[in-house]
Amino acid sequence: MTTDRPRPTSRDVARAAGVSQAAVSLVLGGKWRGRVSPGKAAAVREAARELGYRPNLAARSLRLGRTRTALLVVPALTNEFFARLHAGAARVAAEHGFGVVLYPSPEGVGPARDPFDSAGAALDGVIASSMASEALAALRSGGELPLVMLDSEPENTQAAATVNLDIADGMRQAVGHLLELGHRRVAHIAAAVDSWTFEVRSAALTEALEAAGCPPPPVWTAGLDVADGTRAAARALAAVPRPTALVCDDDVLAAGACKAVRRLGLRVPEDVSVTGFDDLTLARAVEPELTTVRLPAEEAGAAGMRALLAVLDGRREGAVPDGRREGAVPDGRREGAVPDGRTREAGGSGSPAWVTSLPVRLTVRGSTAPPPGTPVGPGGR
Amino acid sequence: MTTDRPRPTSRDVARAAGVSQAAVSLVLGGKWRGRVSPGKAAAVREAARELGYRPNLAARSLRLGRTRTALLVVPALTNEFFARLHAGAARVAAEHGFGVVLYPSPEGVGPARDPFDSAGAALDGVIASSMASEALAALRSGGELPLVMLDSEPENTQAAATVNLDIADGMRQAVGHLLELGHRRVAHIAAAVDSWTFEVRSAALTEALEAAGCPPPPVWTAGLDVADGTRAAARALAAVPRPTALVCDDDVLAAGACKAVRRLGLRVPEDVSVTGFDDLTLARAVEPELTTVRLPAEEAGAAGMRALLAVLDGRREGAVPDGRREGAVPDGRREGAVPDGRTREAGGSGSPAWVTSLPVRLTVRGSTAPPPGTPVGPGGR
DNA sequence: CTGCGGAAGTGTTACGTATAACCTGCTCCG
DNA sequence: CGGAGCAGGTTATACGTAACACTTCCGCAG
Repeated sequence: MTTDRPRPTSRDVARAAGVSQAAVSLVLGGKWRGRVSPGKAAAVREAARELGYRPNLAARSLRLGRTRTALLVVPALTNEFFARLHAGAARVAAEHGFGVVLYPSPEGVGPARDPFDSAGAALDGVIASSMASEALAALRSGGELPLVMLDSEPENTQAAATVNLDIADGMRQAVGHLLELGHRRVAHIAAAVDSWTFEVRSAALTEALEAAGCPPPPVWTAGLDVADGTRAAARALAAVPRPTALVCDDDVLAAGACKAVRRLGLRVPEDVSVTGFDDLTLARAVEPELTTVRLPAEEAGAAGMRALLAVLDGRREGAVPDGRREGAVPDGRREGAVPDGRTREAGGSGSPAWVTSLPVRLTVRGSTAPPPGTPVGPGGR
Repeated sequence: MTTDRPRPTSRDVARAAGVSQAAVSLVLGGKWRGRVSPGKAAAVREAARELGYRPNLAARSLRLGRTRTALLVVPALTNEFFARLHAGAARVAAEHGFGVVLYPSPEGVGPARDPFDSAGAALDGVIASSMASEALAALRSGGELPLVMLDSEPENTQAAATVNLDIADGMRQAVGHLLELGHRRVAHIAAAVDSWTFEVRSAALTEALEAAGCPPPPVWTAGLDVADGTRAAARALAAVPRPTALVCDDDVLAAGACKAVRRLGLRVPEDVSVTGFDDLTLARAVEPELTTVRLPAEEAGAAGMRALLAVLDGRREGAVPDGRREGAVPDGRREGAVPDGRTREAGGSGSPAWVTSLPVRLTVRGSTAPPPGTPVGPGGR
């Protein structure tokens, strides 16, 4: 207990350095080029270090009107996908001196509390991920904040920017892989969650199968746990004729599905192939390892944060979203906002200014193989 | 773009309700019992709702000198254990109107940045979890904030409170279980991370085995990935005589170890038993499901946050940590700070005021069985 | 000699809130 | 009848910072 004295303020630093508080602010703010002599500037920095001065961020935020803090709305960090999303967003945020505060998952205490209250901090903007429908309703009420949507329905929102994962393409890749192996009877183990990202999986799966002349897949809904996947897959495998492949909405369900297969005395992948989504740690922990669609969660989080920062920059410059103020963003951040994705400016009225789509890739591992009875021919590798 | 007008302030609300700004603050702050008439109070609330008023939290923080924000330092949220920890802390925080901001993992950008800067928000206190040694050094420099340590070495810290998981007991339970099954040759797949929580595992394992007259376990270190666990286990299983049980520092390593067992043509648990730690989702996703020590991560996070809130309350009351100001905490929060754990007040000088130890429990699943060659007798169940 | 512009600072203000301090009637009691 | 006390307000202030507006000094061009 070191006397527990109050934290030094910029005025204390000024007194110690023999200058005014304004000078301290200028020096520490880095904009003293022709305003403070190098000697006094050094004295200020020395005094600040000596006293262990830290600017009061609340006061700064109040003065500046911005807080360098963003709210990230995710359903549950215990899902590794969202943890990765957060990691990417937090990394980019830290690079720009921003903080990230999380919206407590809606399953938390009582009915969805006001995100802005529960954040406990003043906010500059919001990044909202999928599966947050009722939270979004609350968000709209405080619509003065710039909003970036992640992996959400591109329409029906006044988001300033949208970053999507190309889930549909991922599903097409998974189905293509299964078709190539010779599968024709495919069942869908679907997450029973009202979320755009899962709707896309269903639609893309049905479409891809129909395009190949296969029957539409039976859909078996499940929660989000391993056991849910096992239950749904058990029902799916009871069908006659039995499906030869189970396409699961995420890796957790896929792992559960594998257990159901074995519980029937069947083998993965020799008797039944299984695919997942996300490429979680879990995908390489189970045996056989899961064939899964790798979603670039960190990149998505990073891209979302970059988009938010760009919007914030644009706001500060007073530019309309479309207006290209040459040189307004010094280091070309705007162009580099989403390095790997295809970014297009939407022309539709009321649409988000930027829609970015990040590519996904199927990762083939041991949980898929040709269906039983397939002759090992030259094309069978 | 709804004209993008500036957010209404309490003065705007006052004007709309025909009262002074002070009255608005009193009403909305809930302390208007004998200060404002019910009629005007209602008018204030109505006006606030009408205008969509939200208090400026930066201004409030500046005025009050506290921010209702805590910093949680964890190594990586992508580890489900820490995600659960965060969930518990965030839940309790939200219940008390607090926010939680995370310290970006040290593996992030460059050398450990100043946590307080990167937090981007003014802070009331810090909760630091295990594995944050170098971050702690930075934390010390700003030692004016109350610090709660989670699952960390109880000595050697000026923490205001400490919440520990009884890891040693968990390890004793695991070893006891294996000994009961008849195992004598046990190897340790250890996480090569410099962290107190892993040191405890090693020490407790050795001690428990020696107490039973078993040889000290060979230790094989690994990183934190599935593949690391597989590699380390492969080396462990190459020993002669081969160990009959692998005790792993966490579930991810355990899952990897299971793969190594099977890669040698052996079976889990018939030929080799495997145990883990944490009881992650992964523990029930692999087959056989993992026997593991369940760590109450959410409870730990919640207890840590409660401890911090109690410390903060104590500070505000001006009480010394030991002084029991009767009734200082109205709703008995102090007593209920850690409902399930054993809390003791340390008497040692310089020790944290409160040390709480949360119980852990072994969960027996399919990955453990008697060692090969065990006769199925009456005691063998 | 005068005017001017830049360097080097300082004084002052505003951000929005919570609350201490003050003010004004009114009632009630000695 | 003279306060005391209280309900029901208002005014004023401080929190710590950033930045605008202003002053002073000085070198130098006209």
